[in-house]
Amino acid sequence: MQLTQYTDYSLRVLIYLSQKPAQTLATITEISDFYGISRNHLVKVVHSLAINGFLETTRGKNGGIRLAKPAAQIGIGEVVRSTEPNFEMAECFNHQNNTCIITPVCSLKGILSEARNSFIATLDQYTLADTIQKPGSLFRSYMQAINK
Amino acid sequence: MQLTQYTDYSLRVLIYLSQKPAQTLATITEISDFYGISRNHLVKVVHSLAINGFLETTRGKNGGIRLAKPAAQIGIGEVVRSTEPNFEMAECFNHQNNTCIITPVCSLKGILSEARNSFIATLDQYTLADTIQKPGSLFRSYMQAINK
DNA sequence: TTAAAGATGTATTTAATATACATATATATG
DNA sequence: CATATATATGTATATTAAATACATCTTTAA
Repeated sequence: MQLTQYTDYSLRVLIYLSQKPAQTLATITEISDFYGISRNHLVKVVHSLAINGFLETTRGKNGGIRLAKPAAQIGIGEVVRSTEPNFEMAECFNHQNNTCIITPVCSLKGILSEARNSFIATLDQYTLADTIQKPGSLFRSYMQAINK
Repeated sequence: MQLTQYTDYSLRVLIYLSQKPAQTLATITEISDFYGISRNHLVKVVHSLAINGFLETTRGKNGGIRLAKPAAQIGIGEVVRSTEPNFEMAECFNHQNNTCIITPVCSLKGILSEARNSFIATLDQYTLADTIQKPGSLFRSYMQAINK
């Protein structure tokens, strides 16, 4: 049971942006260089984050991206729900493909649903503002160096 | 975020066995026919369930498998923990492969861990005995037909 | 001795995900 | 208006984990 790298990268982008001085733009290249990950992959991650309203993008020269709202208003659960392609824990969650013959009398789906819901409910208790420790940190140092 | 079919099949085997009259043996072929799934795959599922102490196997003619303990003593959480190959929610859960530069100052791992733990804690509230509704059910009918 | 059961190791297939590549579109600036 | 620099978009390819198939071994009751 894992999240996709797509979700991981989505969160990393948001965390990165949350540490930039307010209103300043970052670029995808800057972020992919910072983390040492595929720029091409990040392009799609950023695009979907924008579509889902988590960040604003500006094309063209001097363009870039920034958070669409304060970090404290971006819930981790929201983000994960929008980036994970599939929360169907077992075959029986998918009406169309399900072949399990006991589905009508089996409570497993309900149990797994409840577990999945408590997973997401836990994430809903946190926002982007909870992800980075306060000043003096390594991250701040990196960011300061980069923002020069 | 999904469980593997391996885990799904493991649970199906246990559920099937929980509905057999006490002490009687089922065979892998019987179970794979019942669900209409790969016998080869089930062989490995059954083997690992046996290694993990959930069922007893008997080789040779008239052999087969049965639960190693009462259904009410087999926790769903236990089973899932033993069958899922990987509970590392993101790259930063794996010390060896992790390349995420912000790990030392990032709380995401803690948040995702907490969510994962509440997922498993929910499963720990249920046992195999909670998975099938009581008599009169479709499953009982199937099983009765098969046990003739 | 044979048939029927699980045990084990290896190879192959499949599907989802990740990555790369090519090109389009937008925009600031000289 | 031309150019440089940014995101947008679609398609193709590569990679990986998981699922499945195949072959053979071991055990045991009759």
